[in-house]
Amino acid sequence: MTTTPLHDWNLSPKDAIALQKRLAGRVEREDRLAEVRHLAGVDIGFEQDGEITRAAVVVLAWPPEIGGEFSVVERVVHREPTRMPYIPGLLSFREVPAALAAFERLNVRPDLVMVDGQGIAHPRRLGVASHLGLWLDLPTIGVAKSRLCGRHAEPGAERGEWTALVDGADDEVIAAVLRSRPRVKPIFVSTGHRVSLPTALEWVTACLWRTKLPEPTRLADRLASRRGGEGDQTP
DNA sequence: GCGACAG
DNA sequence: ATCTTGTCGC
Repeated sequence: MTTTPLHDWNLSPKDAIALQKRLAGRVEREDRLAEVRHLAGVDIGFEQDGEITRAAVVVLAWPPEIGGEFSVVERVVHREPTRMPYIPGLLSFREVPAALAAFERLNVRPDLVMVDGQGIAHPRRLGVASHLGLWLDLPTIGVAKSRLCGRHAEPGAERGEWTALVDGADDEVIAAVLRSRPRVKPIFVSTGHRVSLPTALEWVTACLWRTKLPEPTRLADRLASRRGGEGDQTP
């Protein structure tokens, strides 16, 4: 029998694009969440001039402690040789394999995942957050620091204010351009998989502390770039 | 043909 | 993404 693979990391750009178009149809944009007890953040960093890909996953307990501090339940870092260069629109083929390897080493299966990158706010509606969510069959939210496609008005100056990111001739709403911090460049929040945009916005704003990025993504970012936190967890 | 372009 | 010093602010 024939099974459409969720990914084949050795596809030519042309075939990768065709695969994205097919997979986009499987993405669920409505809520289908279980009770959330564990929130995860994922990000990918690089070492040695990009030769090594470093995937980081941080799992946090929900809800946070009184005062807003999140307790870290688990941290995983997975390193492997980089398999392909960065090509706008094909980011998932570069980053998802490493992210999946990191998830395999997780002891806790998170209920919701925030990914550094776009969800459906992508030319073919299959950004890295959607692709990863589809593969893991977990609810995911895309949290990007900049725009890949679409048009939008500048959101208001107050924290929490947002405008719609629209794309296509039909002005399809594909993300929320959110002012996560006053005076700071807004972030792009979009549906990854199994989460609606309103719900995605609620979760992201609930995880904002005094920073531009929500805690899950911020901590994964630091771990992937080996700034704060610790280093590798390899025995 | 000319820009735009997640990380 | 990554390379990097000082600097402004809580």
